[in-house]
Amino acid sequence: MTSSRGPGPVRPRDAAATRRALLEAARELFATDGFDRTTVRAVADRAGVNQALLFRYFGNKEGLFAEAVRGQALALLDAGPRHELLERTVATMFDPAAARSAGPLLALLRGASSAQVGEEVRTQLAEAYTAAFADLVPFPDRDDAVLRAQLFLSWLLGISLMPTVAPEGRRIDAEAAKAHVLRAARALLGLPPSG
Amino acid sequence: MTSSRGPGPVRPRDAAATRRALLEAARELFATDGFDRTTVRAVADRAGVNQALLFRYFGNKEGLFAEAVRGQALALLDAGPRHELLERTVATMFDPAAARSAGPLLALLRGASSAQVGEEVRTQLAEAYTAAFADLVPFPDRDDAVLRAQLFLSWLLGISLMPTVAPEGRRIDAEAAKAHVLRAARALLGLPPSG
DNA sequence: ATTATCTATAGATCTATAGATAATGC
DNA sequence: ATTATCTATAGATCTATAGATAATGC
Repeated sequence: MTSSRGPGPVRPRDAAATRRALLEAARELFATDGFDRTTVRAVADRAGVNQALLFRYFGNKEGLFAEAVRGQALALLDAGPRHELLERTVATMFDPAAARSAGPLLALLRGASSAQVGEEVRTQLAEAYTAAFADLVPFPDRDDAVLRAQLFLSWLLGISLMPTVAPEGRRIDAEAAKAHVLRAARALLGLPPSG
Repeated sequence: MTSSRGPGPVRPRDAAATRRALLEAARELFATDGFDRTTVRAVADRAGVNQALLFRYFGNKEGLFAEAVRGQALALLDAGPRHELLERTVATMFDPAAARSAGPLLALLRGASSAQVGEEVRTQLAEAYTAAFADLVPFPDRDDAVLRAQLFLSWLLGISLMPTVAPEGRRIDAEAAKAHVLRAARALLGLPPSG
């Protein structure tokens, strides 16, 4: 039995730490459960604080989502050289250990998967990632490059929901999956087969 | 002003017709909005009947989902020769006119995108589609073929959610998108580039 | 005194149920 | 009499707010 504090308010940590804890908990839950199925109470519980604080610091649930995603969502883009962006992205999608860096992207995709949640942030991030992948396409037609990039993003979204499609029993071979996705993605984006 | 019937029950159509209307409305709404954001009231309204009937005929919301999807969900598999399944599927994903036949598949994917909804139906259908696509892979390793098929299914799921990822303004060139997806999917499944 | 936290609860949905009502079938 | 439908409402969540409480800072 750990030190169970009695009822009534306590004030152990500062506001900044609580904010960070809420944002991290939000990223994790939004990424795995999506926006709709993530309750503010679940986020607060995971962060170890009362649910009312969430509204004090972020206004409402969408505000929390926006801020949770905005912070680290672009991290993946500049986590290494751009010409390795494709490999980096695919790797993080299948590597549970890298879930921390991919978290925001997953949260974006999962969270936004339900309708018009976080319109502003979503549009902003989707365009940033779309542009980054479109830049990899070695053909001059920009509209076509953007289309290819959007199709790839849609695949990332689908992969993030893969537990839905994959039967429970079968465990996914991450290495084989990465290789398959990478190969097909290169075909999609018009890149040559090899690295 | 059309003939607005007053309050109190009427009994114009038979139970079978009402069931069909509810199922069709459910397929449409589940496919576009997903399971969580589709309310039973919205389904009943679209079907033109009272919301209580939905529970009378299907027990609960999950029962409605299961039955709505089960009916036509496998239609796509046998809508033509199996060696054209890939083209057929990709075509229906982008053709709004063919949304009726793709509806159940979309409903499955969209609806099930949220956690453990309709476990039984979802597993059943996901396995049927996975097996069908795995059969297209021309290599002997069955586990690998299933993995490729699952990855393709995950892409279909992502494509069904594409409005989330694609900026509003840009209209999607369906023909170009179909060509890109088809080409990449063939690479994914290990099929030769041409038809 | 300030402020980070908690308590308590309002208000809005949404699923689901119990039971009443009116049309058809005999 | 049967049955397809509607009315009314219970019960469960879930978001959000108002205001009380206790710890820190001066």
